[in-house]
Amino acid sequence: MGQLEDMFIFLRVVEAGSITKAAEQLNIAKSAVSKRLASLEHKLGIKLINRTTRISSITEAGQQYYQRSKLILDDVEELNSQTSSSKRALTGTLNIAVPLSFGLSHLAPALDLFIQQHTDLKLNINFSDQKIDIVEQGVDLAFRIGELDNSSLQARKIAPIKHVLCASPKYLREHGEPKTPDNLKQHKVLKYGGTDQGGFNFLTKEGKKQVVYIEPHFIANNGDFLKSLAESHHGISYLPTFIVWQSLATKTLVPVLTEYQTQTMHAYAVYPPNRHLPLKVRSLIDFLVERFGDYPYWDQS
Amino acid sequence: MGQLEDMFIFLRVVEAGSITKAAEQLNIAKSAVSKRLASLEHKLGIKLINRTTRISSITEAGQQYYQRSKLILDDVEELNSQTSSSKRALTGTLNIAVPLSFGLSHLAPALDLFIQQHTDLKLNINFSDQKIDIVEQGVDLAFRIGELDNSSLQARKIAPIKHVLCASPKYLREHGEPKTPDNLKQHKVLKYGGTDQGGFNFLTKEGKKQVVYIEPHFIANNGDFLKSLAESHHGISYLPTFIVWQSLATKTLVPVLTEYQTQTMHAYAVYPPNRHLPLKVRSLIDFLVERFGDYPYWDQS
DNA sequence: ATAATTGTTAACATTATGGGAATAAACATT
DNA sequence: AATGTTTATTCCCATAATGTTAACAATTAT
Repeated sequence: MGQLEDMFIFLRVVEAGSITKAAEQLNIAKSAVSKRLASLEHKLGIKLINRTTRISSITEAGQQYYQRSKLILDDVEELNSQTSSSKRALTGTLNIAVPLSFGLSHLAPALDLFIQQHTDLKLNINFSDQKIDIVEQGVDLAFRIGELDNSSLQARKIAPIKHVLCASPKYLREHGEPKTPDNLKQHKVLKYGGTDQGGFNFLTKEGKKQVVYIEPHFIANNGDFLKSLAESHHGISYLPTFIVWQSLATKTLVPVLTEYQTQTMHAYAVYPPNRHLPLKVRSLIDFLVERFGDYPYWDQS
Repeated sequence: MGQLEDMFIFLRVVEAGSITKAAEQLNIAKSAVSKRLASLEHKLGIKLINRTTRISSITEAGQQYYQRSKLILDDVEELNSQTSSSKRALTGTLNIAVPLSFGLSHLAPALDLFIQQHTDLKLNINFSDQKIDIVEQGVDLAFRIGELDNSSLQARKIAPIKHVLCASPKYLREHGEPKTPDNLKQHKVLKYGGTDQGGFNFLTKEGKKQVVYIEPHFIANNGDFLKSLAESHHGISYLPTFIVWQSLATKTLVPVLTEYQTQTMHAYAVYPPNRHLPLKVRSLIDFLVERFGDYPYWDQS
């Protein structure tokens, strides 16, 4: 088989860190990967990866080969795209990693539409809230909400993420509605997040920043669960609008402290730092930016 | 099969000008080339070459694809070389075109040595005095003697080519020895070349240029034949030293007008203008430059 | 009109490739 | 030290991909 394919497999092995993982990601038997790698090394007459049965370390020559074949594969990818892009459908497989909540509620319907428009495109979706290594996993595109860690990844904003404090009308009737951020201390607060201890950041009407530290009654790392708790009158929840927008629309939950703005975060599409962004990846990002925009449907009145 | 191989075949088709010729050069059946080309076009979803049964014309998209895949193949070639060059033998096939006389007498022994040093290297030698289109023929390296036409090819001098006027001792005894260039008009002159009508260029001892126009008695486009004629006492022959050096050494022929220098030409290795000169090509050129040098063995005393 | 050249297609043979299981090797755990 | 686990390699086999040959269609030269 072709040089290019060998190079591609070698790339996956290097990035995945082992032949077995690479084989899984490529959906082929590990014996095949082993054989191809061996054959590539034989053709080149040089060992690219030192592998004991346990650990694999890349050779110096392998490093060189890795760097340069990456560029070449990138060039080929771009050439193929540009040659056939004009009136041609997207092909191949798009490997994406999406967070559970946002993914299921908002990305999934969008992806549904997208693959209807590109019937030749295969999707491989990994739903997970774990921050995976998108290079190691060979993922073309992942989504992150909140601030990005300063990795080497490239990213593009696809939607603003606003948060609101909200509670069920019944809860507010029984416990009263807070009028200032400080009032929250007298309430049961349901907060998203696991480890981060930070307080709540508010902007007053005058634009002054105010931080309130509150001991939450409930903490969970699943927004939908917190929403359910709030809907069951358990307290005031601080949640992104993309989760509670329907509850707000149906008045199942009502916002509180609306005079005070909370900081806006963003949803990002992140992708590996290739010289050229593959067409299929760019298309999907464009599609999502178009669909969500600066005023996503879940934030519209 | 691989993208790269498809691209390579496409390249050959474009440069050779037809599927049939490309197939011949690639040593595969033309049906295979046809199928691969069709498959490549199918994968890209665009026609690269418009082909009727008789003529083939490249598409605009094909042009783009040609240019860029050329660069990519070049990169791959270079990557392969650099990755494995260090202590690795040359591999693959070297397609070279060599002129008959110089090729047989001086390149052939050199090539013999060269392939002894690189046993993995296959040679494909085309002996011919026709000026072939080395791009169209897919030749890696060709040799030219004399001045180069200003084509887009790259070239490197591999040896100086000096010419001498010489004749057999018997002829000179019977007809006298010329003392000045003008004296040549009283002699039978055997001249190389077919169409070119130019006279003989001399440099006098004082460095003045002198051109003498002489009607040759014999013209042939084969130096060895002219040498035989001179050895058979037919006249004064104007021949390159690489042809007559042994005859001069054995005094079968003796030079005349040695006071007057004739212009020095060069033997060139010419190759297609790739961004990176393939290692095997460069190796051979280096080898020949080393072997011949500025004072080739045929010019040494 | 006939011959010759070129590209395509079909049938067949060969090769190459991937999958699965067994094997071997290295490390972790006890 | 012994066992178990993980990883890569090797073997065999089935299958897919690829090339070859030959026939055919289409076009141009003689």
